[in-house]
Amino acid sequence: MAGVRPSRRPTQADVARLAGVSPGVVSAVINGRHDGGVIRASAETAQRVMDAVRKLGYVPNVAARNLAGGRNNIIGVFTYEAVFPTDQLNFYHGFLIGVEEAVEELDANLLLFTGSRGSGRRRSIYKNGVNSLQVADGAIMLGQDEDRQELAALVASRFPVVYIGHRELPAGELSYVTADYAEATARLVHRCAELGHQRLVLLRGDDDAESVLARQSGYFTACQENSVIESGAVHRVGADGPAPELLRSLLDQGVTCVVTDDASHAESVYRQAIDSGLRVPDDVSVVSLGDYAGMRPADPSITSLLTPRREMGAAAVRLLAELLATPEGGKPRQTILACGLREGETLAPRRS
Amino acid sequence: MAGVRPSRRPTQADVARLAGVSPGVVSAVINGRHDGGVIRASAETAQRVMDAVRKLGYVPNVAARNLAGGRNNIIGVFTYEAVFPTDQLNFYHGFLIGVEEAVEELDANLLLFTGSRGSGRRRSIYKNGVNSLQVADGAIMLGQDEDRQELAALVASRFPVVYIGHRELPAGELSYVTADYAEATARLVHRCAELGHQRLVLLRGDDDAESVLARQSGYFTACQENSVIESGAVHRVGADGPAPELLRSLLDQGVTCVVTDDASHAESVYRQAIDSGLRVPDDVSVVSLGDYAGMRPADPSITSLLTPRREMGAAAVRLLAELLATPEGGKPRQTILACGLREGETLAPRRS
DNA sequence: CTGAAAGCGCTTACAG
DNA sequence: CTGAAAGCGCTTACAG
Repeated sequence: MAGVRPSRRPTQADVARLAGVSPGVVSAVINGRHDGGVIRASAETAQRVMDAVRKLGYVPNVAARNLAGGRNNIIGVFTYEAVFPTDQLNFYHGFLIGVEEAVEELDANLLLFTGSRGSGRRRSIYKNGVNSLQVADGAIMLGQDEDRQELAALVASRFPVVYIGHRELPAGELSYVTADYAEATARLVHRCAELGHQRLVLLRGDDDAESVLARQSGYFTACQENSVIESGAVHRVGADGPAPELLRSLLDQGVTCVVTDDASHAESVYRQAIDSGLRVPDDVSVVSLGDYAGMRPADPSITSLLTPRREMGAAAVRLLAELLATPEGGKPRQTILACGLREGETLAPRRS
Repeated sequence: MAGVRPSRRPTQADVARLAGVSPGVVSAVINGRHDGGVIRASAETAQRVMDAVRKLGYVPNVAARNLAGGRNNIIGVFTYEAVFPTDQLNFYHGFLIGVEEAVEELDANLLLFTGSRGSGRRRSIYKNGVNSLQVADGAIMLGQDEDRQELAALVASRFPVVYIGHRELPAGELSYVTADYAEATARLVHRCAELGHQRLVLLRGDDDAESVLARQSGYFTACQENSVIESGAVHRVGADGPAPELLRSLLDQGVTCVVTDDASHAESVYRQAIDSGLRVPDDVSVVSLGDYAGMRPADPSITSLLTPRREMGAAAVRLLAELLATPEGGKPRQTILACGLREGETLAPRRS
């Protein structure tokens, strides 16, 4: 028989029919928009509608709702690698905790772009030249080894994106969330000075990432400002890490506190010290400006910056929500959070 | 000016216009349905369409596609709690590694239903009466404390779902993936017998979950089959865990090997043994049928079943993919994987 | 305060 | 092989 589809789900139209009102009224009542602002239905009408909803077991269709509303309620998260295989050692994990939290707060869903792998192992935003992120309303991006070309194209397309981490693009501005690494670095350097360290050296890698530059600038500023500090040098470290005899030569130059940009470099230096029969921090202090999530408890707890990962993740989502709430996406924005210090066991007063 | 909306997302209509074809053709080409079965467009036409797609940066609208009955290549994952805050101790983690892997294999995206929290702390499928899962093509569900009412409603709605873990519903059949706990339990019991243990006891909680029953049945079967075993009793343990003097009383009854259903109970028993001045496994063996991801390395490594979490996660996704490939979703299916044993340090030959 | 209608962007029969 | 049209189930102006 035509028109008979026994087991289909009830729709708003069915509810409307049963309640004896028009579909628009049902929509208003269901969404609680029948009393405020644009007043709609009387209390009794609303009651009748709700009764019909219950009687029919009506459940709104999310797809239809999204389509009509122009929103999918989906926040995308793009990472360059898989997110789950990852334990605490993982770079992404801390950020994602905050992201999930904040997305949950927004009552939205989280889309992980697992399907964005082109030919290679690595994921990429543009698949066949098409921005695959667009299935979401907007996206959070994270990853250390990003493709700036892709990022620039993304920004040009006006798709709402927030990067976790400071990223400057040659053309076009990107919204991002970062921590104030320069300030925290300066704070740590002043602390070193207070403990009597007069000769510091900063060991930094070859990478010129924004966060590296920020820390370096904080280091320079603090070294210049602080009258205790006689010398605040910078030493570049290659991809292989600190050379075997580096520490010894630094000590010969009177350095009493080694500052590294990278946590693993701090560990190397620490090991060099131990291997040379030196004690850390009694004989030499070692601090790190980079903190990585994966510092195993067994390691010496290195005094370092403490990146507020969870907060950054949550802030990124909130920033994205603001962008989405602004018609036309508005101008790119940035959020800068305070960066903490981790009280470790590798910084002590200079041996007199 | 009317009709001028500069930065809106391109639609299929835009693509059609640029390619000089009708919208239906665009749909067919995009979904790869233009050559098989109901033949649609010539190769050149298809090419023209794809060029237009690329040129415009067209990406299908999830909601519209969903509403019209299409597929979005989105696999949902529903968990009852947040997935990220979780380290390896987490129940979900191992499964999710496999899920992500398999979804990536399918070139699909992964949607985490973070937006499904009703009033309480706990997430629910039908939030405020809305089935939020719908935005995905189908969903994987995991969680130990599920709401069977919701599950039944979900199954009744014919939404494609695969549960990770065996779940029987009073009405309607559910697709799920599980491990063969009964078989692995029997294997472990036989091993105990080989080592000379004649009197075993199974400590089980008050929970009657399917997996608990499966293990218990494997235990009974093996105890009966194996002629070495004189007695294979079962002892129920309350929510507080094994009573303080339980172990001693069991030993008095001649038990030489304690089998627990729950890994934490195994730990309790282990501790009771140590506290009583007994050695494990020299004086008494302790094995567990439940394995939890979070066994810390410092703990005694308890001999136990080893749930193939990663494999189960991946198998669930593959099963879901099969369901999605079958018209009308087909009948519910189940996958049962082999369950492993973890070689721990708490099982040894019976002291003679 | 309420109803009828258009439109969101797709897919899928159905004619040509 | 291709095009025009209906329909998926909502929301939201717009008339009454």
